[in-house]
Amino acid sequence: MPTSTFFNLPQEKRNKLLSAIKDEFSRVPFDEVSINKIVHAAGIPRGSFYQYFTDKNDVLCYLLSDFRQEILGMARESMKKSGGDLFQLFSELLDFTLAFASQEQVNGFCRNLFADIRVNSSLYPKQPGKTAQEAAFRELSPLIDRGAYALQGEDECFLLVKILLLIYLDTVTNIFLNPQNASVIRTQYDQTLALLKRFMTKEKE
Amino acid sequence: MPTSTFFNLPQEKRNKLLSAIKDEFSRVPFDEVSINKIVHAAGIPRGSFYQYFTDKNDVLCYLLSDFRQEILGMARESMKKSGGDLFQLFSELLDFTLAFASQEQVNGFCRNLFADIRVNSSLYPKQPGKTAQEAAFRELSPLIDRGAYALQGEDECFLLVKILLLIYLDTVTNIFLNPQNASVIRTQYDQTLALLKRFMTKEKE
DNA sequence: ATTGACGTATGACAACCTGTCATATATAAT
DNA sequence: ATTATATATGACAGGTTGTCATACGTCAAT
Repeated sequence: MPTSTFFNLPQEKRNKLLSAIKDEFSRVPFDEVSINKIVHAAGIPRGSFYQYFTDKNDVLCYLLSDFRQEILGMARESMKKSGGDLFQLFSELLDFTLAFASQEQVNGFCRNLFADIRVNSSLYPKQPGKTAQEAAFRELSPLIDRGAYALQGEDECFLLVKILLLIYLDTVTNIFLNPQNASVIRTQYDQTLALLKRFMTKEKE
Repeated sequence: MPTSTFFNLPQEKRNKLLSAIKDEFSRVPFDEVSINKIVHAAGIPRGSFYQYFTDKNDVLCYLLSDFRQEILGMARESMKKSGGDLFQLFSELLDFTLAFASQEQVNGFCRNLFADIRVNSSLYPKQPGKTAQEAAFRELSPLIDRGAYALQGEDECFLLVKILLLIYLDTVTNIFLNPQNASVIRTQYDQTLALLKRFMTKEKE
C-alpha cells in the first residue's frame, strides 16, 4: 500500500500521478510497466515515486484494492435484492465486471492484467478453442466412465472437468504459497472433491 | 518454443544450458529471471541465447510443456486403473503434483512460478487465513440464503463460494484474452452456473 | 581446390531500466 | 529563531535487454 505521504499529496498532484499510472498500466502488461515513464508523464522526479510507493507491485495492489471495493459493494446490493441467491449473484457479477471493465481507461488495464496472469503461467496457450483445458479434456474424455455421473451430455462433462481443473490449480498454487498450511489446504481440497462427488455421482440403481 | 538450432545443439552444451536455465528459474520468480545470469552460468555468449529462444517467455513455455506431458501421462494411468473415475483422478493428481514438485530443483521453480501468478494478480494477499476468498466470504456469508442449498454446514457453503469464485475469475480472464469469443465464453459460464445450481439447490418441499 | 551458400556463433553496442542516497528544502512546533 | 520532522530531488551505480555486423565452419557443386 502507498505511504501516508502519498495520501497527503495535494489533490492535483496526486491525480496527475494516478492518471499517469493508469495510463502506463493500460499501455503494457505489468512486467513491462516502466516507473520511468510514469514519473516522466506525471512530471515528478524519480525519487518522489519511491517516497509514495515501494515498488511496482505496491502500485498494482493499490489499483486492485479499489476494484475489489467496487465488486464487494455490488455483491452486497445483489444479495439484498435477490434474498441471498448465490447463483444470481455470480451471474450478475460477470455482467458488472464486464461493464466496469469496458470503461475506456480500465479496459486496457484489465486486458494487460489478465494477459499477464495467463502468459506468465503459460498454461493457457492463446489459440482460441485450443486452450490447455480443452486439450486436456480431449485427451481424457474417452477414458471417463460416462455412466457414473449425473451429467447431461458431453458438454456438461467438459464443464465438470473444467471445474475440477480450476480447483486443482488453485490448490496447488495455494500450497506452494503457504507450504506451512499444506495439510489444511489439502483437507479442503479433499472436501471439495467429496462435495462435488456427492452431488454429481449418479445413484446406483 | 525453442528453435531447431537449440535441438541440434550437442547434448553436453544443451544440458549445460538447460541446467543453467532451471537454476535461474528456481532462484527467482519469473519476472526477475535474468538471461544474463543464465548465459553466464552456461558459459555461452549472449547472442547464442537469442539463437535458441526468442525470449524469457519462450523458455518458460518449453519448461512447462515438459511438465504438462508428465501430468497427462499420469492422468491416463490413473484413469485406466480406476475405470474412469474423475474424482479419483483429481485426488491422485494433487499427490502426484506435490511429489513431482518436491524434487530438489523443481521445487524452487514451482514455488517461483506460482508465487508469480499470485503476486502479479495481487488478488491474493499473502497472509494465511486471510485470503481474498476468505475475506469475500466473510462479507457475503451473512447474506446468503442458507435454506436454499443442499449443503451441510458453514464449511460446505464456503467451499461452494470458493468454487464459484474460481469459475468467475477464470471466465473473466478468458474473456479479456479472447474478446472475440466473449459470447461463447459467457454462455459456458451461464451453463456452468446452471449445472451447479441444478445439483446444489434444495428441492422445494 | 575454390567458390559460394547456409546455418551458426559471437560480443560490443545503444537504449533502457531500477532502487538508493546524500543533499536540499519546506513545514510545524517549541 | 531554532530545532525537528516530513518531503523533495536528481545524479549515480549497477543492472537489464535485444540487435546486428561480423566471423566462423561445414558441406556441395563446380
